[in-house]
Amino acid sequence: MQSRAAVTILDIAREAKVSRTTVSAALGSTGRVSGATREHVRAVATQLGYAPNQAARNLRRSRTGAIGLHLPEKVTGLAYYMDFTFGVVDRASEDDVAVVLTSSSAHSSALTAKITDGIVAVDLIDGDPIIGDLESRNIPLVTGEHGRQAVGRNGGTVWSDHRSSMLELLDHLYLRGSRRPAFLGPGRSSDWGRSLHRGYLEWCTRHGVQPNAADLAFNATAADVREKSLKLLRVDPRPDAIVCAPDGSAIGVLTAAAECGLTPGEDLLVASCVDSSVMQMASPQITSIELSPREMGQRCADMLIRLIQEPGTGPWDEEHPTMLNVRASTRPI
Amino acid sequence: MQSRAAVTILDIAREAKVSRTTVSAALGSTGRVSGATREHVRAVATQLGYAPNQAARNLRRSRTGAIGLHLPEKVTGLAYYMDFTFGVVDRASEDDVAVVLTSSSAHSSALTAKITDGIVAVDLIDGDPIIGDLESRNIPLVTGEHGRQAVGRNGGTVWSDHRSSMLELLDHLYLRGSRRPAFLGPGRSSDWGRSLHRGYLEWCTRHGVQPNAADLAFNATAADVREKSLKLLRVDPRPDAIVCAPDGSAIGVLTAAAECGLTPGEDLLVASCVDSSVMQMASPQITSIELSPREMGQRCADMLIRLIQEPGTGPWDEEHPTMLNVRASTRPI
DNA sequence: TGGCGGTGCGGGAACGATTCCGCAATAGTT
DNA sequence: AACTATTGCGGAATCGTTCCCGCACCGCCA
Repeated sequence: MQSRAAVTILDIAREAKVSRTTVSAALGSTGRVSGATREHVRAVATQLGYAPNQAARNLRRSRTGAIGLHLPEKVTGLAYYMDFTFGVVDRASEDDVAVVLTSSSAHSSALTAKITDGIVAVDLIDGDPIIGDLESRNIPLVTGEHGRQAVGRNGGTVWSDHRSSMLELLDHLYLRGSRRPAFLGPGRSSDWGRSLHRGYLEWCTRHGVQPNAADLAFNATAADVREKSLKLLRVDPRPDAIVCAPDGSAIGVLTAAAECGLTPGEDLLVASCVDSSVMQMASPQITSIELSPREMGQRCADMLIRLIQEPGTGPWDEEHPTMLNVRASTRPI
Repeated sequence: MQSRAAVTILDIAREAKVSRTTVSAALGSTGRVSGATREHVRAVATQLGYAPNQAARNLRRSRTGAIGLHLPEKVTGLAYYMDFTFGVVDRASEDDVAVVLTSSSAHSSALTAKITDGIVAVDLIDGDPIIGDLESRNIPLVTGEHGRQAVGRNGGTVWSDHRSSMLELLDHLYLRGSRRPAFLGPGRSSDWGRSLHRGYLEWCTRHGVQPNAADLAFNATAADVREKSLKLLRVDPRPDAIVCAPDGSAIGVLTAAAECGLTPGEDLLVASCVDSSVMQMASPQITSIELSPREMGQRCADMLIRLIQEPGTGPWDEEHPTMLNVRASTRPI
């Protein structure tokens, strides 16, 4: 309405001929107000175009009205985290809470911890310094995927069973004829990486095959992907399938396969542990595990917000399902 | 330090044996304090581990301490925006301002406009409702790339000369033997898309070739990419190069080319208007225009923060350079 | 009818930082 | 030496909201 002066609770009070207290009670859910006054006040409020001053509200409630989102370092360009981020924003904006991103700098993390009511951390890398900071300040923490140490009563975890997903994927490859699958993993410094790796080793043991695995750092370059892929492909006996985990690395694997004279989808099955639109654009389209990151982000934010509203009720724990999207790269028939 | 009670300016005042006023002046840059007291107060502050209460500060200053970041709808998964976002966070955290993301919902946009001191909007789509809201409230707005209507005295723009980049890219293709380049564009509802399209048409006119272009929406699926690519490739005379704009679509073009029996990098040159790590993983590696999104985000945030500090000094205008990364997909020699 | 519990609402004090204003002490001017 | 300008600092109000108290009023039961 008015471009300059914002309308405050006092304006409503005057207009509705009640006190500030009553307005506050009528708009909120606390305090005792009659149904009639509540309705009246609310009508006046919407008519005047009232929007609460968040700074004042936060000051009074001794809250910040924001949650932090902590992503792994060097994550730039990974579609998974982008989607996850938007999921967090989806849920947070429902409760009018802002989402603050932390950059990788220590300064930023420290700042974030100070100006937020809680933090969502996804794919927490072992030994991330943010943890100690939060523990000592007793700030609510929700992790997407398990962290190395358990969260406390002010925390929670939303996680997927990547070990089982991996087993399911390898079973699928087996049905499609693969007997010696190789694994290009994301390292073992995150729970995700460890779970996948565990699943892979478990499957190999169960089927009595020699594991053929290599690790790629989160911030691997295209050259790294090529090098590690070739390394896996040159093992004797040569693998008949490659499962790759880092987001987008499947494309690099296709390239490496071509370099070795292999035809992906025919004499080499290829699958990715992270689905994304690029996987459908590749040739052949690549079988992938759908992690539904956006929903994951929503659930993490949801848990955190509940945790902020009722502190100390944790630790909470929720499992988030995954799904296998089968495509041409593993459908050689 | 103390996990419960935060240390306030009053604690410092007591400890340093001065008044709140002096503490505030000593920590800030306003007011008159002697060098000695300033140093003393600052020492006490850091010793006590003081962190200003943002809510209180914002309330008093009638600011929110946050800037909004408005991304195009359905942007999920595009590496460009992820990098851009982190650039904004980089710069914003230098000044302790939080970055609030808007989801695509109208509610979220409205909220963001209310709780932020200004907004960075990148690749503004024509007719985005956010604009009117900002105009009427006189909120600072910085656009990454030009919007349809000019920004006012409370706004600014950071932009790249995509028309020239396109001309340079096409000239490069020409040198590599291409005479009939086709263009897979991002539509003409953004300034980026319009500029690229203009550059393409201009080059075609200049070289007397018939344009062969198609558009892909921002949220195009893999199937859309395939369909449009095939459409371009089936034009007679067949194109000898494809320039594609939407992030990641180059991969789909490679696939479509293979379907037509063409070998990318040999009988079909391929180039992308947006570089990303996937472009280096593809086979062949794809020549791309480097837009340096992270730096772009930093510059946008920088401009916005300056604009918030000194309102009404706009409109400002900065050009951000681009660079051509030549790779195997256009190096057939 | 007097006392008592419950309901509806208003007064006022916070929350923590900033800033206008004023007062004392010192420096500078004639 | 008297008078003004400047410097250094403190008091108090203020931003908009929430929440603890307390007051008036109504109905109920003894």
